[in-house]
Amino acid sequence: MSFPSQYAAPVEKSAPQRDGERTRQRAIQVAAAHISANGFHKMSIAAVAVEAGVSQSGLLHHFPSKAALLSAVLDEQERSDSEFLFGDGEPPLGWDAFDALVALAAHNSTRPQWVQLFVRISAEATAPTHPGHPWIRRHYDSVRSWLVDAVEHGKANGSIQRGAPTRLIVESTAALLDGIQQQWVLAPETVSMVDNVRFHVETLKKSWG
Amino acid sequence: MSFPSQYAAPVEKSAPQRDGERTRQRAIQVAAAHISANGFHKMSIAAVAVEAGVSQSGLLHHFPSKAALLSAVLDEQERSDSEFLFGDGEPPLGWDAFDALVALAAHNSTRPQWVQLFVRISAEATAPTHPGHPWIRRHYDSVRSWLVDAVEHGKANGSIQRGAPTRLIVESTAALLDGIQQQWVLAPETVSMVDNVRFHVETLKKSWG
DNA sequence: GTCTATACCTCGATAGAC
DNA sequence: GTCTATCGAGGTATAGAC
Repeated sequence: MSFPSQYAAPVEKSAPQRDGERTRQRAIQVAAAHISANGFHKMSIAAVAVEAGVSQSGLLHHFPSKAALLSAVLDEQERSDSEFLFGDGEPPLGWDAFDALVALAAHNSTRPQWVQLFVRISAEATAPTHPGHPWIRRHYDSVRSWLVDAVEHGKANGSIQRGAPTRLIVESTAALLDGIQQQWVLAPETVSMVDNVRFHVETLKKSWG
Repeated sequence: MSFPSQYAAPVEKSAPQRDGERTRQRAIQVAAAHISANGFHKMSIAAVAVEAGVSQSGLLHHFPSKAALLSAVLDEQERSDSEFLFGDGEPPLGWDAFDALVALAAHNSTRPQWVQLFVRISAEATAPTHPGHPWIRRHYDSVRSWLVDAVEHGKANGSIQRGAPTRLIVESTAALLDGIQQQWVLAPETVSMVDNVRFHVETLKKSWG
């Protein structure tokens, strides 16, 4: 699940468009599609260049290396999800945070490519030498921070029991999100992301709410 | 999580060792290590051959293609996990099945390479063109069948409430297992697989037991 | 900012001797 | 069953003209 925030490193709004900005944006979209399909390792910048309508060198003018292209794709992903979850406001806290995850699951059900991209990268990038490794670490730290804050906040205002195990609630929720996405990518017709996330969240509420 | 059974296609015991059986086994181990580290796409049969102490052609004598080598690795993985979970007996049913998953998590905590291998493959192989795709589909079907049977059995003998949502219990459990493995691969010191799996299972028992 | 041309590498697989 | 030699394809990145 991809849902960072101000808890992560800030993402600057992309600069105003010059001439090649169109090409740049197209390349990012094409690259995202390729990574979604087969992962970063199998994506070739030659193929991306063709589909984006530029030569390979033209592409490498905008992104000096394959890794740089990946970074651009990941930043785009981060920006998009953060926008959906938080808009321009504050991140939801308490159980509202968990309800927001249910909403995100519903949103993601409408864009399989996004989910696939995240599934691919989050597995590949656990390797320390992977160019996306720093990104994925930041991502998990960000999610964890947000959810820990959410639970602490709920405990403070009484909506969550004081004795609730914060760490386990946070970790198991993140795990469920990632795992259900993987199953969904494999069999979108047989698995419902929303039902499973809601089931998990409702179970937590019943136990600790 | 890798834990198939007689629910999956049967795995024949490997044939008695000829001359090259040693080489074959060594190659499987080396290949497993490479896939664990960087995934199937980045594994090169040349590198595997060197580490296994044979030439590339020597390796390709035992495994006619890279995909065949992958199959051998996956069968080995399947055999190992199935043995741990079920031994030579019947698969556990009812809540016992879920307790067995907690035990498996504990076992897996002692062999990071196994877990990494599964994390890598289960993400890569969701792509329909991946050589491991048929395997991963069988794997999930197998797990699902087993756990569905386990819940139905529990309902029949009264240990699980009749109204419990079988599908959601099964899917969310599988999702949690996969997701927590991914987090653990990324940060083994900060995340406990056992604690999270146990937490999930205990929560299920409290809600539907 | 975009192109052509190319250097240089790694890879999977095959041919054929021993 | 293992080797050497090699083919052909595809990959990233650079050089330099326009």
